[in-house]
Amino acid sequence: MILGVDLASEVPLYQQLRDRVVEAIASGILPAGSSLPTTRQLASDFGINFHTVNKAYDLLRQQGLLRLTRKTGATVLRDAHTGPPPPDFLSGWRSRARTLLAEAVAHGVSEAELLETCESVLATFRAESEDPA
Amino acid sequence: MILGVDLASEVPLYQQLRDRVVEAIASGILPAGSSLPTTRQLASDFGINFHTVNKAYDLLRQQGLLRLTRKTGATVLRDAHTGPPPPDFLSGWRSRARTLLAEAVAHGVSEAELLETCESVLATFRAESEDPA
DNA sequence: GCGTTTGTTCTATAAGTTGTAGAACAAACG
DNA sequence: CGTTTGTTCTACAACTTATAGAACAAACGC
Repeated sequence: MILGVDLASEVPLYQQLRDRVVEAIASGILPAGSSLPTTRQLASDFGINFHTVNKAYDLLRQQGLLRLTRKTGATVLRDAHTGPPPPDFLSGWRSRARTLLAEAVAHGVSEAELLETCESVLATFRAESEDPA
Repeated sequence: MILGVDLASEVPLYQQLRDRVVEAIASGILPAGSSLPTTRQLASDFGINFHTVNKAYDLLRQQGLLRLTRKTGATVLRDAHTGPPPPDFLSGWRSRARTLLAEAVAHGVSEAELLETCESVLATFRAESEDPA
């Protein structure tokens, strides 16, 4: 695992963990079927409490991304190639994207530069999941 | 003002207020130079405490979007046409966008649909600022 | 079966955030 | 001068965050 958390950040630890896992799934580093460390294992790796890891895993389970199994740790349930998103996912995502995009527009970022930035981020995800099958 | 807040939301009130103002600036509803209600006025409109509004205005000032003046309320300092963003804005924005985009990719949203969604959101901003000058 | 590990579920505690509340003060305006 | 407003302070209840310990059932290796 190459996940990293910032203890000094204002972002809660469990949310940082959730974000890193989501990014790893999007990048193809954690494809569907792959497994993550157990809560106690990951907690000791980072030197944090295992309840904090448990909370992050629980969020990921609620989002349908993880299945938690005893003894084995956690298993990634879906990735970019598994299938279409759940029914109400896109509407909620769109409103969050609206807030984030508005912030950039209000600060004077041009639409072209915005879309370019998004595309370049998506390219970094694509670069990791190059499977020459 | 056509701003709206959801008292039942899990998102803090002051952050909702901030988000609505940012979106209004991006939409052209609040162009640079326009003014917002005083903290006490806006608070009584929503039936909330004026300290909460003060916190939202303070965040917007820290981001360089608002100037707070006594007696006059608040003035919008910049909008989409004011000029380029502050130096370190884009790098911070990009990492937040990365997390949001990863969530969509991990849930199976295609890149094409993602970019389409972003473009359609940007179009809603553009539609409001149609000034036939 | 037996022991160990793990997810899960409780309680508890300390620190920080959120929202409300009231008081006080200096600046701005008519 | 009097009023309004931003600003700053203290204070409080409710909630969140992170840690901590205890206990239990399910899963696995031996």
